[in-house]
Amino acid sequence: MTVTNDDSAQYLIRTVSKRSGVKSDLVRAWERRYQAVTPTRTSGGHRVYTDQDIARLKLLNQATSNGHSIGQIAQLSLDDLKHLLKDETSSTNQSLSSSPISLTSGDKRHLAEDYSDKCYAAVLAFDAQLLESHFENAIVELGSEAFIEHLLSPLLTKIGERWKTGELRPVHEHMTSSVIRSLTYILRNNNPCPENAPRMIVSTPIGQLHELGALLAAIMAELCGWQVTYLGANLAAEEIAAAVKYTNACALTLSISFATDDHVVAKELRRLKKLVGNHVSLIVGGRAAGHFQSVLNEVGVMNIQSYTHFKQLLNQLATDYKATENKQLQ
Amino acid sequence: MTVTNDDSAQYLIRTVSKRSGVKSDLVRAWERRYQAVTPTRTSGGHRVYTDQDIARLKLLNQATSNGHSIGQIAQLSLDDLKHLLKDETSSTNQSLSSSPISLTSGDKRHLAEDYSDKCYAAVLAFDAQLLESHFENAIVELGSEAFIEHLLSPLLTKIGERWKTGELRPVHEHMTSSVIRSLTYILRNNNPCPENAPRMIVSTPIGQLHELGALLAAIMAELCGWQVTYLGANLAAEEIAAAVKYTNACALTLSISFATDDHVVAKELRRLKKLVGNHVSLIVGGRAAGHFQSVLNEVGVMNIQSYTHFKQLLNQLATDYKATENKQLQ
DNA sequence: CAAACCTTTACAAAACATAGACAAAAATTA
DNA sequence: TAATTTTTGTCTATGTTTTGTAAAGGTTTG
Repeated sequence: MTVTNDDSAQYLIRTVSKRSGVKSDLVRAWERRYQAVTPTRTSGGHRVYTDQDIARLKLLNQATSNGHSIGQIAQLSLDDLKHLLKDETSSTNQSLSSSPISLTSGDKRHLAEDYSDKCYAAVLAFDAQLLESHFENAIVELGSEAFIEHLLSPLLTKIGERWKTGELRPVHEHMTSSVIRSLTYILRNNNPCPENAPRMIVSTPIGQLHELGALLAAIMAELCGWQVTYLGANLAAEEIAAAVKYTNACALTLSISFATDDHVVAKELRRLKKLVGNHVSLIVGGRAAGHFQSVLNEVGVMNIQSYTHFKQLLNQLATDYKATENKQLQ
Repeated sequence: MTVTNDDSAQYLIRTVSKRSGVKSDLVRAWERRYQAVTPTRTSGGHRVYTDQDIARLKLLNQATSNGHSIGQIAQLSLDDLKHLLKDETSSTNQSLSSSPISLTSGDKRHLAEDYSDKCYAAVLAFDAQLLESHFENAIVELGSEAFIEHLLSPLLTKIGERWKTGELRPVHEHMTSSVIRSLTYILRNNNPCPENAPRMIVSTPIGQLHELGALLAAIMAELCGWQVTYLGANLAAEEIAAAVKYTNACALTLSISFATDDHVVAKELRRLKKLVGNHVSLIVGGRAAGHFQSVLNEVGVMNIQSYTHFKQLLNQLATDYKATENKQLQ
């Protein structure tokens, strides 16, 4: 994979506009007024852009929709822009006292484990306030990505296990879901998603009352640049399909964390497939997804194997989506 | 520890207002009169703020709503402000009771209606992003209290009605719940709740899947100075009772918005009463609460009649609670 | 030659700015 | 307690800046 800052990749303004989501006229206006990008020219005078220019315009577009004024940020470097969008999380939080020094991934993992223990203790003690406070601090210290990967994901797994052994009750899970749900606001601020981002619906099918897995999936997808509509738990196939239709989503993620012996889940999955058709990617994850393997195969859904697997899946689908979208536009 | 990074993060006043919860006019007034913040300017004279300015305004906003006079605290450092709020565990809950806002009440109501229409349109169009954006703006413009009373409360009623007529589907309600849930973070932020606040559990009994009412109750109680643990919908009596026990809550609010003919709700209510005993106030509200009137009477629960009724109830219970607590301490 | 691009100029809506006024709330004084 | 001053949030009026969009008319490209 070569990052081309050379002449090899050259685009005209129309392409740039489509890919970045900024209208042609506006691209020119931004150049004229703020020198936001400085494309080279053909001999005839047409603007010629590089991949970096596109990336730049994309970021600028995100940043403006996040509340920054274009005049103020147009001349920032690519790194500064990335930094700007990435740090939006920690800055919306009150505790500014923690230093933004970047930790190594090892440190982060250790720190995350530390937090994980504290958070689990708060869950066990049924202390919602304390739990939220730990989460807030962890997000600031770890950054949203590490927060998800090294803290939230393992924590939810642990909660699931302890729930099975009886150390935790359903109500613990409800409380935790509630706290995490209110945190999505901070997490989302990190990634203001552009207009043309691929859309996804996240929910759980009828009979599946546990929403922690779905919540995690939703947050992850948002951080990967998806525009997610989260619907909560326990929805009928028709309802979920309606949401897919309303939002024009190209992917649908379901979490199945409880193995039932009735045929509800299987039936719902089959109905869903029929309702949403083939152009919508069906993704299923969760502790008990394996229990329904045969149906999953039959219906043709993608089964999430792990944290990283889901992330890959998300990125893969996003690029696929963009490719087909570009094709349609041309 | 001073954080001096992010000269790059620059916002105009509208964004600052949205993030901090302080109206634009007031931001300027605070600057003019007390130099509470000292933004740089664009060449054209527009104010440009940093993330720290936003954090500062957020804190100042909290502190003023806690009873401090802006003139006295405007020039304190960030750390001092944090310290101030941290020690503020004994703030009296003046939030809902002391400000009847008679002067702009008409205007606010009008504004709220305006927003309400926009929000309902967003719900109908199934546009979660737009809905959230309207909510955010409304919170800044109306303030939390009017937001709840004149916007959220009637909006939820309307959604309930339209749901019955079939104009809206269950999935609309789920989406709306999800958006509102993530907003609780902002709403709560404006009203930090004291340590010794009375505690409350909010949920819905088994079979009651609609959580909008419960959500509204939870938000209201938080604004009234309660420390609320929200559990979401559809929980068994044992689970709810466990939460009450864990948190040592002195009140329990349930929302019942769907009239069923089976005896589940009645059974659950009886069991709950038995489980939590007499020292916990049982409060029930929601569209369909009247349908179970006989059980409510039998078990001895308080039935929410209206928005203002619930508010009175909350304040009454809070003062009662404080009285008995003081007695015990003496 | 048509489609796409260029530049320049203009326009309008939204957002900001300043200055000053006003009234409710809070503090102070009589 | 009543009258006063101060504080503080809000609003109005009027002008400017920012910013997205569009029109007009010429040029390049395939």
